[in-house]
Amino acid sequence: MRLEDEIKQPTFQSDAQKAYLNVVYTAGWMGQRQAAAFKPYGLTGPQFNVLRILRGQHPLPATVALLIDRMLDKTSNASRIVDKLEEKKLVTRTVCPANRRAVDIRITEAGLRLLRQIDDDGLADPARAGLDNLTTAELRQLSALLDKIRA
Amino acid sequence: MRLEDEIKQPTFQSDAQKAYLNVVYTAGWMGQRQAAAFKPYGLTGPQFNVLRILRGQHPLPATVALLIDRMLDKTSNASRIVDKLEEKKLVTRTVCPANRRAVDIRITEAGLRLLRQIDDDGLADPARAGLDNLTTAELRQLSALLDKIRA
DNA sequence: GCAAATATAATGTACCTACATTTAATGTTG
DNA sequence: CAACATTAAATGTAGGTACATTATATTTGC
Repeated sequence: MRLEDEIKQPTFQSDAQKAYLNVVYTAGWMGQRQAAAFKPYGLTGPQFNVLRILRGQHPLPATVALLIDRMLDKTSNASRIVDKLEEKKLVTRTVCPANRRAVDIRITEAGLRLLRQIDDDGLADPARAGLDNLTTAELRQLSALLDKIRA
Repeated sequence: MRLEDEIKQPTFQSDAQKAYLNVVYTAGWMGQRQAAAFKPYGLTGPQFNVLRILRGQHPLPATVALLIDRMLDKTSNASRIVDKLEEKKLVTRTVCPANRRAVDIRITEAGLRLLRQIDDDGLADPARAGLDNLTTAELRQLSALLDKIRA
């Protein structure tokens, strides 16, 4: 739907203002759809993302620092997200023997199974978040424009 | 910067996956810049947005329902955002005489002054969030692509 | 007119972000 | 080697999001 209608604002101060609101609004819109998809599995979006990073490392461990490095939200609190995953037995935490300041975080078998099921059910698919409405050319154009914003 | 470098992921499963992460990441990136701009004024992003809606209504009051209707984040808790603004004397809350279930929320003189100063200082300008890196044509293209995602 | 349904906002809870501070281990340097 | 600095993670606190529940006021239907 057009942004104008979604937030009931008939006009915008500028194209920049409209594009800004549109990026923020669309990110929220997609995030909500993804969150709803993960909810039946008892996972939040950030928890799913961390779990996926850990699977990418598996069978090697990751540290909190590595998670932060790869997370979308660099300022989020990786420690506490790992707390929740540990409570659910989806990851383990052990002091790193080589550097006792660091913590080795590993995905468990249960964690791998859960991710496999989410994959099988197609719930992590970005199509779920509306991206299937764009052609490949449009998707690339969108990414290029967004990269340019942060240039 | 390219998304690949920002989140240290050399490749993506698909263009859709990349575009999805890019929208979410860029929204966070812009939001953080806006938050930093408002911070010296003691406002958060959502507080600023609510205040701006109230200025748009001024001198008429708004209800909580109206705020939700116009907010980017429909599920956010408008009541509690108004709480914070009320503590800072930037808005007032009075029971609506015509419908005692509703609450009339109005921006105060102090609130109007604060917004005027933020405007004067150019801090609400989306250029601050990197949108000045795009041409007018690109801004419109971006908005059109985002609208299409939510079609 | 009164009971039930609905509307409107506030409150409770779990999780998240943002950012400052703390704790502990390791490095560095005089 | 001892004092200091740095690194890695955890913790504290304020504010926000998502969603369920509650408290009142109003509307509706019998």
